[in-house]
Amino acid sequence: MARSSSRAGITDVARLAGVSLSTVSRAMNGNPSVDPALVERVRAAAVELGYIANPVARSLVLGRTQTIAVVIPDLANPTFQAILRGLSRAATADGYHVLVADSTEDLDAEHALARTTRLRTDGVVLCSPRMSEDDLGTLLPTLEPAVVINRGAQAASPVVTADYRSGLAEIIEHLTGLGHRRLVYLAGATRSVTHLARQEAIAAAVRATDGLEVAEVVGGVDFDSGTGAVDAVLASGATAVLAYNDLVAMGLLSGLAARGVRVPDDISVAGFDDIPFAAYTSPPLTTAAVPGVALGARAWDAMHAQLEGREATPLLTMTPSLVVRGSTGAPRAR
Amino acid sequence: MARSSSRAGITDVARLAGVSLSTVSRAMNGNPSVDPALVERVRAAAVELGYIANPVARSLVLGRTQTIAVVIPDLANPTFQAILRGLSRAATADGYHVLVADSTEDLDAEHALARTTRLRTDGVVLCSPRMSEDDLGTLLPTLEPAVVINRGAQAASPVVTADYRSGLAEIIEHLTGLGHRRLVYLAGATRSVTHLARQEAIAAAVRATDGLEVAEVVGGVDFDSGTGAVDAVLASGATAVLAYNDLVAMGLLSGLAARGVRVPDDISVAGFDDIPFAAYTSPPLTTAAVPGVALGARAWDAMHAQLEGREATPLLTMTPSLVVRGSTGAPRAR
DNA sequence: CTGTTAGCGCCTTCAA
DNA sequence: TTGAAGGCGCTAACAG
Repeated sequence: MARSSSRAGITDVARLAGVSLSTVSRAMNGNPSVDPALVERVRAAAVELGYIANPVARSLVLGRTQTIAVVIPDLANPTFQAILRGLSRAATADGYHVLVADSTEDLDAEHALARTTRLRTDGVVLCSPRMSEDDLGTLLPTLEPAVVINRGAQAASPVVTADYRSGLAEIIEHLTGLGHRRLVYLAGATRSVTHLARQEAIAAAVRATDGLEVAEVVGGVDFDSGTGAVDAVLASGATAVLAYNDLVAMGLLSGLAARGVRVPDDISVAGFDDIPFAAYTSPPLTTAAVPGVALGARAWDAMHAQLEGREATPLLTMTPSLVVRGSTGAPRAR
Repeated sequence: MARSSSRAGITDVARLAGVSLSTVSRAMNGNPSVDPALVERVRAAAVELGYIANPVARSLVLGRTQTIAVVIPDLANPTFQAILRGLSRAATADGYHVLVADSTEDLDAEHALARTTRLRTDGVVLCSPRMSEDDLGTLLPTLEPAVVINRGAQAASPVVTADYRSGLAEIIEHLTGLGHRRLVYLAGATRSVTHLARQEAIAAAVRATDGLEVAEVVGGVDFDSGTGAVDAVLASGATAVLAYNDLVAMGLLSGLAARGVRVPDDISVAGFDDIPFAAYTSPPLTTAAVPGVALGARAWDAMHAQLEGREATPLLTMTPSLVVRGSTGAPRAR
């Protein structure tokens, strides 16, 4: 009885077109083994009734939902926003839907969301997962197909990652090229994989560059951490700072300005990520641009390949590009 | 045969527990009419097999997916990101999932995405829909339950909106209080509903404030539009600028700095939205803070109410709050 | 080429 | 309180 007010079903179309359900199904799905005349009749009936096959019913019988899940540690993080955007647009272009899950940096939630969302999707993309290497290792096989962004190759699933090592290497090279020899690295998430990559870059640079010294100061990952690091940075006697990310760099810039320290005249500051506003700080921030949108798009490629039974590139590394702006310059002659 | 490697189904649990499918279903769903001893046996079997009811199958039979869709014009827009975040977190807290769809400012895509995503979700939230009032009017009934963010009351569905009118009114009041009498409004999306709201605020202020003049310059909605408006702003002879949004204000700030015009000494600049970086420009931006996260959370409330058959507030208006920072000050004595 | 018949995995009357 | 049976809406063998 609610029938009339409810959406038309395949049965209604079949009745109106005077054919069986199967024929409607076949016609709607472009099965070539249907008489063109019937196809036309079915199409007409479908249009008349505004019929669209129920995706949920199709999902059940076909075993696929045309939807993937993306688990993100923090929707407020500009880098993740860019990844989500690239991923979402690429998936949409291929006719897929995207379920987002914000784990709000909660390890347990991250694990739970990955498993839960997987049940109603065809695969899950873990964006910079925070869980331990062990957890990740045991979780991934249960998620298949899965794609991991920004975590070391797990072998289990394709990985798409930004090369933080080379990104920082480029920044350091830029600074040493300007004549800097005493740097300070404002470390953020020291448990993160990217932290290790940066330490490697630093170690390599120190080995390769005569007279180069890089001190390490542990701070946080946000604006306030940058502001709070001003004293430590100044005390270090460094002529240039490698901030953990752009947010930290911006906080530092702000704190330095408040102290009357001039950038880059008195000290150079480099960020990391190239978030949308890095170009608009004063001075504009020199940084390594992490291609978030591209990372997301490539992650989709890896997922899409798996969904279609093709082979996905096991490890795709994207290199951040150095963006030199006004916050870095030659050290002051002393 | 693939049975062993596949996820356990309700049948497996029933067999292991030595009961019927119905009992498993009832036990798993907390139906009180099941013998506690059996419940225990079923639970144990479920745990042993790692059984979790297939959400897709449940969706089909129950007619609900525990998922809602959010259609957003542009995932790169900080305000929408905040709304998505608030919405996502609120929905997750209530056990719902969120499907995001980025219409990339494409009117047709917006319409299509709303309809398509609705088919696999229990409702859709339209975030600042760009489509015409007419289209929106005919679309909404087909989407029910739906919630609209930042568009005039459509009566058809609950609306959650920020009061741009009062937001701008507060900014103007702040400026006139400082002594400004010649303002210029950098209009952005002139077809938008918020543009009209702002014009109302301006008209009301002009009526109420002796000697107040507000010129209007049409520009765009992004950073570059702000930079490009420098000449027009300067030519207007205004002592203060009402930028369409923070991005425009930041671009303007940047352009003015390049010209050697000092803010707020030579001219005051106010933005709108209070995006995350508004506090970090130089000088920090005075703006009206649009509560994006709260808007998203309230939109979820409205959706949740409808999903549970409760009555949702038909129109919820949130008032932006004035945030006075360094970019506004008294006009220069002349 | 088309219709009939089984399910996909689960929930829910209906009897017992 | 429990089990058997039907069906959510659709697709995919299997006959014809």
